This record gives sequence, structure tokens and C-alpha cells, in this order.
Amino acid sequence: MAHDERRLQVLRAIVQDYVSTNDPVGSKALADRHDLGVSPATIRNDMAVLEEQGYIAQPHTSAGRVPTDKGYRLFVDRLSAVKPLSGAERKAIEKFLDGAVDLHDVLGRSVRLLAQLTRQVAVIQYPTLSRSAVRHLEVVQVAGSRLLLVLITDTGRVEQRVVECSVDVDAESVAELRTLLNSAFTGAKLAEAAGLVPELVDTAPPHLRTLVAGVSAALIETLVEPGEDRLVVGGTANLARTALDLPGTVRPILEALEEQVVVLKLISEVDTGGTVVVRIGEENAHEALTGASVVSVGYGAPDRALGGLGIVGPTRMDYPTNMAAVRAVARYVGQLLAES
Amino acid sequence: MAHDERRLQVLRAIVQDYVSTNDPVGSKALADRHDLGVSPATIRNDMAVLEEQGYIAQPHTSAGRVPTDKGYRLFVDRLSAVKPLSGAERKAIEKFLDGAVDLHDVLGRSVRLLAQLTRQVAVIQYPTLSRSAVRHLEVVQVAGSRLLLVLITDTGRVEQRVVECSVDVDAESVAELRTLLNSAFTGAKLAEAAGLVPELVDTAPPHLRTLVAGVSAALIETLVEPGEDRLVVGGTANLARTALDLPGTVRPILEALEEQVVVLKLISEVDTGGTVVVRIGEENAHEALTGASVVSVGYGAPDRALGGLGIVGPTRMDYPTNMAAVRAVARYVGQLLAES
DNA sequence: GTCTGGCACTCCGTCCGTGCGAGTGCCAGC
DNA sequence: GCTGGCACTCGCACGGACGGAGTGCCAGAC
Repeated sequence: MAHDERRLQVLRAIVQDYVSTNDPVGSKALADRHDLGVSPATIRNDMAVLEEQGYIAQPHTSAGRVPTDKGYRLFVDRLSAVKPLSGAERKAIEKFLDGAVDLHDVLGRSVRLLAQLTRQVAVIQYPTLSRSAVRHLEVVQVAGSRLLLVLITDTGRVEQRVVECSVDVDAESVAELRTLLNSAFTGAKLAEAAGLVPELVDTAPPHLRTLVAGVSAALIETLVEPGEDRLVVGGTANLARTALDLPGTVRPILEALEEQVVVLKLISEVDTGGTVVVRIGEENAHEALTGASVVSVGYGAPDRALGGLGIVGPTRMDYPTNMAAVRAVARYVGQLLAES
Repeated sequence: MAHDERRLQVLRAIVQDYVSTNDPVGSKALADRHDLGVSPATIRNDMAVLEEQGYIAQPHTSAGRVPTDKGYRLFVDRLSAVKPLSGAERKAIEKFLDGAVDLHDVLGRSVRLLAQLTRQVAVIQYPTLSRSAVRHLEVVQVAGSRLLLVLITDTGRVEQRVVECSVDVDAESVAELRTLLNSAFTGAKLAEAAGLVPELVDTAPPHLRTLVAGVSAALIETLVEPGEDRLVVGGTANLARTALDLPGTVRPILEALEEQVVVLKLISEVDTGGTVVVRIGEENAHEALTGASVVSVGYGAPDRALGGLGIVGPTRMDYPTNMAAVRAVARYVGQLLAES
């Protein structure tokens, strides 16, 4: 029907205008700024229908209309195309990320970049340990009975853990232990590491058996620890800028970002294979974020993401541009990590 | 003079009342809540003098008085005693920090703890590399000509760096390199490491010489890199709470915290040997922080601090309590790092 | 049937004037 | 040198009036 088609055009126009002006948009303004080919009166009728269907709402009886979460959802799903980045932007991204020297640096730069591109709060998850593989294990003696276990993954992530052995260990045993662990675990996916432990313990020389068992246990524990996944946050200053759009919700959002757990959960639920996920307002399970939208995507191989990254901002945001930025940064990060 | 003495009492009372109520404080309220032994009229005279001297100011002609930066300064220097923490609080600190498993964890917990105790934004600097000593160096081959250099310090800090050698390296050389580096650097203060390089290169076997030179250079570079000092930030949600006290300055503060450089500079200027440093309002060199106060102290050995930690908040804060919290946390962190 | 112009209505945001209360500064008296 | 009293100054909260933006509805045109 021509009707429905035009109504969607109206919705799109409302979203676009509202995002750019931050004022509830009325029928006259709409007719002026978009050539929809009909008069304000007709638009009013369409708006009434859209409101009845729950796509838009008016803050006050005699104000313009504002998109609802449902309206943004429809806009994102059907009314917008992801806006490709300009060549200059791509160039800038590449240049900005190229100087990175290690994982921490890559993620730090990426998060700043993403925050700058979208003018929102950006978050990046460290590459998930369980999907990484062991590149190297290092054992360093800290004190007589204390060993420092350092794990280096193929994504460049380095984890450390102090292991308290009940008895003193001599330097020779440490060296043997190092060799044993490396030959057993190097190249193994961390998710499968736990399965390798029994065999390792069985085949270890008797005098090392308890030591190997203890250290392996600590290693596995480090891997499955719920806190294993870290989050890098950037661009929180953008929250202050958008504070007007997020009435009184700045604090819960900051809290959620510090909690990490909540945001991690959102960001890591992206394993669907490279497509950008948008969660709008109430769609976010966690209460603190019901006034905000989250745009996220996985990075790394498309089928098995190493981790997620994304942005958090007001529901009133420029989705097409932000989705493009998120996708582009994820692509570059994935590339960089695959190289290193 | 009895005069001056009482005037200071008045100033102290003003600071205390203003900090707890957030309302400009008038002569009557002051007389009611503190037994200064004189009438409101007398207090008014004292206040007039204090205002003339620049210690207090009135926001509007007929409002109460508010301390100025100069007033807070006098209060901190002469009118307040650092308020000792309660036994329960000490207990809580200890318990909270005890479960930490590695450096990252220690700093993360500390920053959260400090933010919670003071209800302000807390920051902790990673132990300065240049004051740490090498515990172990690890070299891992990433690809034919790429080596990953991992540095473990005696404070538990782990730094990594990818080194690109122009030629392929065989596994044996990597092992030799590892041994060489460790025997040369282990135990050395990082600040002195640069001095050790020439000798190391000279004594290295000829076929390793270029390799050793390249890797050492990268190592030294990592150490002196300006970005070497990292900052952990926590409790930014507290900024939202105190937003009313910091008119329009939330954003610059968040930006400064992300910049890190600015805050690092403030936090690390504390080498004066264990005393807590307070910078009030305009005393902060950086523009973004002129509306805020910074309370900081070094942690580690009192003579040579490993790093700094502190809080950032409105000038209107509870200095005695916060100074105590900052000092206490620094002490515990220093202890924990010395142990590990 | 669909669109359009016109019109009355609603309601928000702003402005302005008033009254109130808090707090001050000053002065005369103790 | 301290105190009580008093006039004065302002800021702020309250309330009514006004203007403007936007809507919903209706009758007429295509």
C-alpha cells in the first residue's frame, strides 16, 4: 500500500530530525524539511496512526512527536542502511591503530578511536581467554614456595597468577615444570586445557606430580574465573555531553560501566557471526541501561569471535553512522590481533 | 590574640558545616550549632574580617558564607587533624584487599575501595617501571622474525612488547638470548638497565650480537616510553553524585581522567616521603581541575615511592576523612606489593 | 477514498510581579 | 569588645498572564 510506505517515510523522517535537532518534531517542520509530497495535515493523520501503533509518542499533549524504543527498532531494522565510512575516515582509523605496540595499546587506541568516531562511550572486551590458545607459559619463582605463573595467549594477552605451593621448590624443579607445562599446553585452546590436566599429571615424573597438579589447578582456575574477562572503557566524557538526553541516568550508566559484568554480558552476546547488534532502551535487560542503547559486535574470526566491542549511548543516537563505526573498528581490531 | 584564635574557630566551623550541609552558612546557624560562646553579631564581625582576608565569600549579597580555596587551604593546613579510621574500617580494608591474586587485582580492588571509602573518584598509578627491578625476562617467538618480549618486575607488573627483527631467528638463539638477558638484567633496577646494555652487547657471542642489541634497545624503549605509567580509575559514578558541586565541570574532569597524563602528573608529584598532599581548586595547574581538589600520596617505601594514588573530588569535600582513607589505602597497597 | 486547508483547542515554557525568609551591616548601649 | 536591635538587600518560590507550537477534527476538493 502507498499508505504504509509513506507512513514509514514519515517515521524515518521523524527519527532523523529528532536525532539531529533533539526537539520533538511536528507535522509542519516535517513537511518543510522533507519533500514527502503531502501537506502537514496528511502527515498529522499518519502520525496519529504511528502513535497508535506505538512507534512514536508525544511528551506533552501539544508537543511534537518523539520516536519510542519500538520506533527506533523499526528504523534500525527496516528504514536505515548502515552508512559506509568515508575513505578519509578509514584512512584515519588505519593510521591511528597502526602504531600500537601491544595488546593493551591496541585496545586502548581502539576504544579511544571508537569513542571519538561515535561521540559516545565505547567499550572493548579483552579477547576471551577460553577461545584463545596458549602461546607460552612461564613459571617464575617469587619466593621459596611461591611461583608466579604467566600465561601468554596467541592474541597477545598476558595473564599472571601467583601460586602458593605448600613446600619449597628448587630451581631445577621449576625449570622442569616449565618444560612440562609448555609441551603439554602450548598451542592448546584454553577451553580444552582442563581436559589435558589428568594426562599431564599422570605422565609427570613422580617427584613433580603434586607440583604439576597444584600449578595446573591454579591455571585452570585462572581461566574459568568469572572475572577473567576484562573490559576497556573510553569516552565517558561523552556521557556528560549527552547528559541532557539521559535524564538522571548518567550515574547508573557509570556504575554499570564500572561493574563491568553487566556490560560484558551485553557486549559478549554477539556471537551471531559478524553482524552488528543493536539493543534499544528497554531491550537492555539491565535496569541501569533501560534509558540507553547499546551497539555491539564481535571481533576476530566471524564464526568465533574473540571478544566484543561496542558503544553505549542515548537511544537518541545516529544509528547508521554508529553501526558503521563499530563494525569498521571491529574489523581493524580483528585484523591487528590476527597479525600479532 | 583571642581574636585571631576565635576567628579560626569560626572558619573551621564554617568549613565543617558547609561540607556537611552544602548550604552557605550564616552567623545564626553557626552560633546555634557550635558553642563558640559568642553571639551571632560577633560572629558576623569575624566573618566580615575573614571575608576581607579572602578565606570566605558569599555567593550573593544576602546569603551565608562559603569557604574559598584559600579558606580550605588554611583549614587543611592548620585547622584539621587527619581523622583516624575506625577499627572496623581498617578491618574491612584488610579483608577487602586480602583476596587479591595479582597486581591488576590489587590495584583494581584498591581503587574501588578508595572510591567507596571517600565517595569520590579514585585513581591509582601502576608501580613506576623505572623504580622497579627486573624479576624475569621472557622471550617468545611469535613468528619467524618477530619476538615477544615479556618483562616481569618485582612489583608483579608485567609488560610486553613485540620486537621485529629484520631476519629470522632460530629457536636455539631465542633460548640463548633469554639466558643472556636474564643473567644480565635480573635484579637490576630498571632505571639502571640502560647502562648495562653496552657491556651486554660486547660480551655477547658474535652471532647473537645484533639480536641482543635490537632486543635490548626495544626493552629500554619500553621502559622510558612516556606512556609507561598507567592509571587505574574507579568510582567515576561518584562524579554524577557530586555534579551539583561541580557546576558544569564534570566533563573536563572526565576528560582529564581519560587523558591520564594530567592526572598522572598530579598523582606522581608526591615523592615527598609519605605525607598526604592536598591540592585545592586553583592550586591544580591544569585548567580542567581548577574546580576540584586532589588528595594524593605515594605508596611503597616512604623514601622511594613506587607510585601514587589519590582521589579527585569537589573542593567541598571532607578533607580529614579522605586524607585518612588515602593514607590508609596507600599503606596497605605498599604492604601488599612488598609481600608479593 | 484520499488529501487539503481552516479552525478551535490544549498545553508548555516564559516572563513578570509579589511576598517571604534568610542573612547581613551598622549602630547604640552595656 | 561584645550584644541586641533594626533596617536593608537579595535570592527564590509562587502564581497568573501570555504567546506559540502543535494537534485533532471537519468540511470541501480532486
